[in-house]
Amino acid sequence: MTKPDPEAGPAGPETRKGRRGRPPKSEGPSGTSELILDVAEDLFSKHGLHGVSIRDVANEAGVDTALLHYYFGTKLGLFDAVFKRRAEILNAERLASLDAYALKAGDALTPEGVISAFLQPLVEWGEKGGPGWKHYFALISQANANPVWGGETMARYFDDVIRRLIELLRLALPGARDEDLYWAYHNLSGALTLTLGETGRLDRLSNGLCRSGDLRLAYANMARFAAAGFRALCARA
Amino acid sequence: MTKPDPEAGPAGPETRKGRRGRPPKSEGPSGTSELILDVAEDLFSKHGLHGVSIRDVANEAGVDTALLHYYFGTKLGLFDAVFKRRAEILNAERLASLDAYALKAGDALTPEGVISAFLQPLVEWGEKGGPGWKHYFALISQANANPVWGGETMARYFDDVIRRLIELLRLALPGARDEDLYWAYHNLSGALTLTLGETGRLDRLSNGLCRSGDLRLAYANMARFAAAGFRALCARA
DNA sequence: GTCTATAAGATGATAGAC
DNA sequence: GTCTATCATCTTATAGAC
Repeated sequence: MTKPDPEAGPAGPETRKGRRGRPPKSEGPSGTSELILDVAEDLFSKHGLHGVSIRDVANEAGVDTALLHYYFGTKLGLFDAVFKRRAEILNAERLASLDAYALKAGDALTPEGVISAFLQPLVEWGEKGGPGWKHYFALISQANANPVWGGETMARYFDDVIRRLIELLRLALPGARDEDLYWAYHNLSGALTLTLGETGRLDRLSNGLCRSGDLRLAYANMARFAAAGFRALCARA
Repeated sequence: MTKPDPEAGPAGPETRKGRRGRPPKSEGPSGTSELILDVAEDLFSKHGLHGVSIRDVANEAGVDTALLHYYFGTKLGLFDAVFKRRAEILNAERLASLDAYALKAGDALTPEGVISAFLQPLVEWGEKGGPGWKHYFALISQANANPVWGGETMARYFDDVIRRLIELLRLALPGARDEDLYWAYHNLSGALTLTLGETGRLDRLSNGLCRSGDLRLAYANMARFAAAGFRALCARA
């Protein structure tokens, strides 16, 4: 599994050795630290924090372990850096998407509309963001299921957006009790988490009838399902 | 390599160190291998397969690491044994619960009824099964989110019950397309997974308004939410 | 920034005594 | 069944050369 690859050793670092100054801000890993983050993101998303050693990351990235410590201090520092990197992008876009929808809908907010706006950036990054974003989503999925640090981590990075989501859903469902709104969100959150994982379980269960990789359909169905769920939970006395 | 069959029940009367006969209370582990399974279940559910060492389990159980190898062969063998132990109990009860409901309801199956019957054993074990069952549920929750072995593991242990669930939902929702039934189940499965985890995230997010530990309410809300979702997804042309 | 070398300890697993 | 002793390997992390 982690055999020393004689090709990646010399070849990998060599290609970026003579670089000077800031790397160009374009696609692909824009520097060694970004490359390390990409590799770590991939491996962490598959095997978890404890299932990946810094040697695994270093070997796969074609650098030495000492370099990871130079950039990120400890293994946990590397993990946190991976988690943080895309969270900021994602949160900004989801807030913007929700705000844009609220502005457009005016007084005619619907649960479907709010939820779709919330999910929209996930669809787009999942479809066009390349493998890095898919790995990141799988990582979030596992974080949300983790009983030790999951709750705290998810809260730290994503609560702002969630609170805005619930705020808009409250407007879309006049008279709803807060308690029901939260319980309904809990169900939506679970569905979202499972979708982000793309574990292929649905494909197998349905004998190929459904493909978890069909993100556009997955999110459209989720919005429809969850909107009905919110209405059912929130429309009672 | 003479490995005892873990299924064969308590091997003999003298199970613990200086002890003779059965442990006084029928509550606790009924033998050393069961004790090891309980400890492993607890630790694996919190830190994952790679986050727990054989030594961690041995120390916590008060036995030597060699004994774990004697009973379970490898670390992975121990993990599998943990996973399998309660799966069989759970599956039998969920199938029985679904069958009982189908018999009682006759031609008047409803999505709420089917889903509630499916969830019922989870409520009961979660409330009355002690910490072991809670740990087990947390373990399932993480398995379902795992992109590497999660899909395969969940399918191996739980597909029979899921297929029966979908079969009954198909009867409760005449005219539904299979594809929509599977997508709807996907959303229910996600909500269930998050609930099983009991990560405390909802408690924090709602400022204590909702308690994830209130299983009866959690599952009642889930059944209502999901039933509406199934109707919304399956009631289209 | 990147590597070499290495410390200091943890890990999964086995052989064999009792 | 249970423990003692041990091994070969892998782990995170640091110091220092270039």
